[in-house]
This record gives sequence, C-alpha cells and structure tokens, in this order.
Amino acid sequence: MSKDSEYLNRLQDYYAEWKNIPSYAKLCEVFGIASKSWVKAILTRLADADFIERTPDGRWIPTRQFFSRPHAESTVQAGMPVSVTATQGEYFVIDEMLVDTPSKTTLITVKGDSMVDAGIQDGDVAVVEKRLTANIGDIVVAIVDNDFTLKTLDKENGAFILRPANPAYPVIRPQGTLEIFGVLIGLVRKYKR
Amino acid sequence: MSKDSEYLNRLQDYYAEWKNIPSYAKLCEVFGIASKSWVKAILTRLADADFIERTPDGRWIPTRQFFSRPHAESTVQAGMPVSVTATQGEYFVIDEMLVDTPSKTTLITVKGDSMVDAGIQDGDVAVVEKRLTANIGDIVVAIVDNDFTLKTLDKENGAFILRPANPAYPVIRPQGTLEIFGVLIGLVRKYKR
DNA sequence: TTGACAACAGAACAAACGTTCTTTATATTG
DNA sequence: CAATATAAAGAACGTTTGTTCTGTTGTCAA
Repeated sequence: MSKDSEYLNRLQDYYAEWKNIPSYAKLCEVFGIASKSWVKAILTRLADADFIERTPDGRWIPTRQFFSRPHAESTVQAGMPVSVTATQGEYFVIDEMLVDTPSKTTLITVKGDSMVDAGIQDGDVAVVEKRLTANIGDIVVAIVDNDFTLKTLDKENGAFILRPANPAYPVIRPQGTLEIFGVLIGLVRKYKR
Repeated sequence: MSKDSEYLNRLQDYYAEWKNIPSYAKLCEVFGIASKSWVKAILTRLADADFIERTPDGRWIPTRQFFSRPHAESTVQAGMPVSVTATQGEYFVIDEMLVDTPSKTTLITVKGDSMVDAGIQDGDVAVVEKRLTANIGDIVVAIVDNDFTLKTLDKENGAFILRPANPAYPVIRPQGTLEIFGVLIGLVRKYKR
C-alpha cells in the first residue's frame, strides 16, 4: 500500500513525459523492479484505487484522479507568517477546477498590461467561457470594432463601458457595437524555468 | 493527402474517447480499412505532418498539434488585445501546461496580499515544484522560522533575503534557517461566478 | 521455530504486435 | 491507351506482450 504511492508517482512522472502507459517490461524499469507479474499486480491495485483503468482492448489509461495534485489549503501565507499545519488530505484536478463546460471554454493568451492592477499580466492565459451576456463588474472578452479586448464591464450614464485596470489606459466607450465574446472565469500563469 | 485528414479525424475521435493510440489491428477498424501496413503508412505520414510521434519504445503518442482545433475566428489583433488559441481535449490541457513533474508538484492556496505587485492575489492557487534550491529572482515558498511564506528570493550583502511584492510589507531577513520548500512554477486563479 | 503473509523474481507460452515485402485495384495524367 | 501514382490488401515472420503459475526471500507475530 505505502509503496504503491511511490509507484504511482513514478508512473505519473513517466506519463507526464511520454503521455502513455508503457508495456510491463518498460514499467519494470520505471518502477525499478524485475518482475512483470509484480508490475501487473501493482497496476491492478492502482486500478482498484481508481487511478488507472483499461480500455476494452486491455490497454491501460489514466483516469481523472490520475491527474489530481495534492492541495495544501491555507498552508502558505503570503502576508504575515503564521504557524502552519502539515500538508495533506485534499487533491485537486486543475482543469476540473477551472473548466466547467469544455465546449464553451476557450483559452486566450493575454497581450499587454492594461489589466495589471487586476493581477492579469502580459502572457497570462485567460480561461474564458464563451457567452453573449455578462454582468456589471465581470471581466469580459469583448469585441470592440473588430478587436478582442479584455476589460472590466461597467455602465456609465446607461451605456456599457470597458474599464482597464491600469490608469495608463483609457476607458473604452464603444460607439456602435459592443459584442461580448465571453466572460473571464479563470487565469493561468506559467513562470519560465 | 486528402484522405489523411479523415483518418486524422477518426484518430482524434478515438483518442478523445480512449486517451491512447491503439494497435495497428485496432486502427484498421477505426480507419475502416483492412491492412496493417497501410495503417502504418498513414501513421507515418501523420508523423511527418507532426500530428503524432513515437516514444523511444516505438509507441505512438500525439503531439501538441494533434489537439489543436482550427479556430474560425482568425487572428484579430490591434491595440492592446489578445490572440486566440482554442484547444480541444476535455482534460489535462492546462495541467499539462503547468506540471512537468507530477510527483514534485503541489498546489498551495495563497493567503494575503504581500505579492500583489507580482500579480499574485489572495486566494490564488500557487503551483509549486518542491525542491531545496532556487535561484535569485525566483518566487519561492520558503520556510522561515517554521513558517511558510511566498516571496521573491534575493541576496543582500551575501545573505539570502525574501522580498515581498508590496511596499506595505517588510523585507524578510531570516536570521537562522532559511529553508526552501519549493519554487513557484505556475499560478491558477478562479473567478467566482 | 514455525507459520503466514507480503513483496517480489523467473520461466513458459500462446496470442498479439509491428515490420517488411509482394501484389492488386483504382485513378490520374500525358 | 499506356504509364504512373495512389490506396490499399495480404501474407510471412521474428519479436514483444500480457498472462499464469511456481519459486524465493524477508518480515513479523504467535
């Protein structure tokens, strides 16, 4: 049982690199053991624990749970340091956390720094749910005069306006069409190594 | 050439359902043909077109391009807006983008606003790769006097210091132990609906 | 000290797999 | 109409795969 989580880790790392679950022979290498039959026993237990499953052809494939990451709720404090409990327990799948409706969700890379004060930087990836309406205060991807732009939706004298979150940029007061492409529901940033 | 895109479609559909590329025999079914050698010829062409590739073990795996969808909205750009990159694939697109080594990656919810100027807000989820060393300039999760904290690592007079990204917070100059828990490699934010 | 169990190793084997080579049918093109 | 390319079928074959069954080793409790 305890060793199985180590085997799972190795399998996850292998999968992250190669995007498949290899043959038993290869898994002997990955796991650092010499017996194919034992590899099978391990995989069977991982399947019982619902980390992997088999296709009708008998090939092993990962389940959703395979991609879950340990989540240390409120362990880290970015403000004043505070005593902390150990990390354990909860697991999260990043995609499930951000995406509710895959067919309506699209990823858009943010260009420019017009939303820096909202914590949205150049190069961040916005998770956008495509829909035609939004509420005041939502951060929306709008199509203004045939251009996509990411701004906060607001209302001024009965007309919709788009507020940047950066004083260096002007408020956009669309004359003519203000078409909503979608609403910002998530944000992803990757730091380069 | 023209038929290959049909075969690619079928392969994409199969992959979406089973998350792997099956044997040549199975692909005969999927493609609706009867010849394994022709399957191989097709896959070889798809590999030349960079939709799939092979692991060192000879197994076929999809490339990034395999998941890319033709996006109808062509590149609209001007001013300060955005570029659109639509993606297919229900799960683990974002995960794959952020996580290189699953076994060393953990998620931590950020508390406080000491890093707001770095675009890190209260409630954001930090994607942290656990390791003991970091470079100057990295944003790290450090253990200072038994407390976790998220700060930028810097050096001052030969000693490591932790800089917040908010002038309202003081620079931390650890006397005694400065232990690195991990390095920030990604950030995820979810906007409430 | 013995017995039981968990954690592996190893061998044996049929079925499946990928590869290569040869052949055939259908279009295309000049 | 002939030459040629494309799209596939099919057979042959050595290798790999998953599976099952039988051993081996270490540990720990009775």
